[in-house]
Amino acid sequence: MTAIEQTAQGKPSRVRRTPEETRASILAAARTEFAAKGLDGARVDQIASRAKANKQLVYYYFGSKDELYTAALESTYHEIRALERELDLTALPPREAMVRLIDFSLDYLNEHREFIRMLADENAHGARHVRSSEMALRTNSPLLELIAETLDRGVTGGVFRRGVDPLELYISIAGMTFFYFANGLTMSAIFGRDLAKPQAVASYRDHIVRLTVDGLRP
Amino acid sequence: MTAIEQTAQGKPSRVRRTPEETRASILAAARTEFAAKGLDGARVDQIASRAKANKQLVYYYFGSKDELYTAALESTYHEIRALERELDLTALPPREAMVRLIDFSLDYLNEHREFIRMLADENAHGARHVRSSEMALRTNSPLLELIAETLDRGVTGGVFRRGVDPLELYISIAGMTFFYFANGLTMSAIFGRDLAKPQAVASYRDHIVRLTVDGLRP
Amino acid sequence: MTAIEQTAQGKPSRVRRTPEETRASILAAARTEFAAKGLDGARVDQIASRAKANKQLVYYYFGSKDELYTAALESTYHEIRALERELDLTALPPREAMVRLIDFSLDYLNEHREFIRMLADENAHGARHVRSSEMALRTNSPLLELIAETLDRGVTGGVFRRGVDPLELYISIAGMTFFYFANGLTMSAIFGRDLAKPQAVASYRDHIVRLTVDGLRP
Amino acid sequence: MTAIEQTAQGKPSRVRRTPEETRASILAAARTEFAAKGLDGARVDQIASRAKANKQLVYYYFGSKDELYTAALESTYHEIRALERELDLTALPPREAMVRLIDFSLDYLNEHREFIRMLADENAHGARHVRSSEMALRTNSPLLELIAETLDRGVTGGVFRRGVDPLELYISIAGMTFFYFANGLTMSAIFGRDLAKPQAVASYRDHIVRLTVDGLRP
DNA sequence: AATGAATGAGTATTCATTCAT
DNA sequence: GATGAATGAATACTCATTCAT
Repeated sequence: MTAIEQTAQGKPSRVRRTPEETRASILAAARTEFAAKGLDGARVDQIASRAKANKQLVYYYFGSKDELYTAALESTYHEIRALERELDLTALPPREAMVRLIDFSLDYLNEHREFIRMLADENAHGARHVRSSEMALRTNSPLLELIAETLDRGVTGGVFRRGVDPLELYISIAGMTFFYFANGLTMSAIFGRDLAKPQAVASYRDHIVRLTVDGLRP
Repeated sequence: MTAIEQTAQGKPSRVRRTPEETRASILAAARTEFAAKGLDGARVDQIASRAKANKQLVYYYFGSKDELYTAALESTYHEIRALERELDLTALPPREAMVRLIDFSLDYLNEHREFIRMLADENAHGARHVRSSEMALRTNSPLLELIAETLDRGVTGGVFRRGVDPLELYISIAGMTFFYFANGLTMSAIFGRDLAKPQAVASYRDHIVRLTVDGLRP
Repeated sequence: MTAIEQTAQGKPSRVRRTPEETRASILAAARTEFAAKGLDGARVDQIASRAKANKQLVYYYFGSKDELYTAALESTYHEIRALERELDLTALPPREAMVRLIDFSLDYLNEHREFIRMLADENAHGARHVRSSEMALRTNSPLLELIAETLDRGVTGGVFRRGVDPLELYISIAGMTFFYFANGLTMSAIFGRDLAKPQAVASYRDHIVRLTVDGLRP
Repeated sequence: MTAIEQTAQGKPSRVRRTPEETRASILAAARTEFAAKGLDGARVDQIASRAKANKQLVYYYFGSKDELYTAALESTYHEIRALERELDLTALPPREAMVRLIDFSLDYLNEHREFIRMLADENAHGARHVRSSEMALRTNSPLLELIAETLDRGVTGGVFRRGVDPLELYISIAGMTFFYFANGLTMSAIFGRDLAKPQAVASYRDHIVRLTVDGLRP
């Protein structure tokens, strides 16, 4: 336990935190807040109070709202990639591996809606923060490599055709999964069909898996 | 020409516009502004001055920033659907029709980046405005119907498999195209590959067309 | 009938009014609005729409919000005095006359709460409009004369003491009645007693009548 | 002295105040401003600058104009009641006590015209703020109790009649005093008699004292 | 390392009033 | 007489950021 109860008498018993804890708490609050309201909609005040810190600490640790946003974005990317790294496809044959990969892609977006909002928001701001973040630029996506490798194995094994660009495939898979959740609310409203319910997600999963593997062919 | 030049000497020659022109001008400015900066980032002042009107006229015609946003969104949807309605696939055999449809989907997003930003932003706000807009809910998407019809023809003709859900296919196609442009900046930065250049777009088009029709099969 | 139905086709059948009617309608709307919200709180827009006229007509007929307020105030005073003039005490003996007078004073404020708000509001603005209104200054209060005359008769008849100043008596009676309604809401809240209900008013009436006539004497 | 002079050279020598001082300064400015112009007429900007603070501090300390108004109202009531509590009538026989009480009532309104304006304005707004203020509702009026007690003593001593309701008497006395100052400007204008000058006030005082004690009886 | 207080520049919105027909 | 359109100046309120301790 790093937290030590203060024997404060005036204020309602406060918790003293280590600097790292404080920083982490602010960052976590920032991620939640930015994911929920975007860069423009988020309030520094709200982040501070959610982190049980004060506004000035936010500036002390992160310098500005923009830098905090960058940090939140980096932390999000970090987490995404950590998740991606857990995916092990080596034991599976190429087709199964590809299916697993698509499943995974859909699942983690489904379970981490914050990612979607952060990514969409960052893009809405012209990828300004990503571009200025060494970390985001340096770390490359494990998923992209998995796709490349799986494609290779499939081509060798004769189950996938030659010449598919891994990044393009990555983008199409990401697009199909990302868009489903990102624009799900709008589409649910417009098409009068609840796309958020588990069955709908499951059905869509089958659809994109099949589409990726076999296309529309009979 | 409904606009009449005034021979005013004091003020910098003003143009009298009809109410419709004024309203349209504000709406156009709003679309540009919202598309560029989102609901939160857009400034009513900026919209007014871009429309060569004053802030109060914005309120006179649209009531509030939110209502203006809804109007801009509706107008965007209206335009998208008008474009979609121009697409005529009846003369083409099913596979060619499907290719044409994907092409079209990619092309118009490429040429109308504002759509992407408006749609993404609306979704970031929980589809709040779409849900309160009768117009957006009433008008259904011509594209969805085209997909359904093309699928049917393909199944009948034996070139497409049975059981593909039109809405799910619509979402996957929209996802693949939308995501490419929506997150293009971020991906360009991260993967160090310029996805905005025409060749890249052309290559991606071929990729998704092929993926949709044949999947990864050899 | 001065109003003539228009055979308008576009707009929902409008009523054409004579200028006098229009003016009167605006004035009536202004009185209602000013009485409800005070000079600062009232909205020209609201007055116009309540009068089924447009804002510019208000300016056409009255020049400005302030002048309209003055007109509304004058009209209120006019009505008050017209009411006061209807009071005939000549047939009553002095004490009964005085009782009748107090009754009347309480009753008409009770039935014309708008008066209270207009008077209070005008005073809050330093009697600015009254002072600039010839009409308000010219017409003197019938009530004051009635009081003077009744006092005289009472003194002569030996039922009232000599030396009571009519204006001071007028002010004390007006004060007791005015204050009851003017600050009734606040006092009801603070003292936890509903002063608005008829019984409470009736009881208070008895109280002030008795107080005025006999004071606290046994 | 909690305030410390800064030796600033750029800005006009600023005074650092304790939070309490700042808050108190804003509240005092608000009372002055609201009393002078009412809730609608008062300007937050003006209050801030009068308090030598800035607008945002007003919001920092009080939340909104309305809450500031409530605070100003509470503070006014607080002051009124503190004044009322200083009145000690126990040593006086009932009639003298009652006279003293009326005197006092007239005097403090005469010396605290702001009270009148605040009370009138609050009532014009339907007692909205008083009703939401615990403080205003909780603290009961010392004056009312004094009246009740004095009445009792008078009845026991045979100088006052039985059955006079203390609250009704309170209202009539308050009405006679309040109205004199509240509507004094208007009445001075209309009746062409300066009611503000000391002699007029003194004369009116004698009048209401006598009226309350003896009524119009000879 | 932490905090309460303070601030300038904005931000949507309102309102009385005027213009042009 | 009557009207829709247009405008400038405010107005309450917000927010990221900094100061002083």
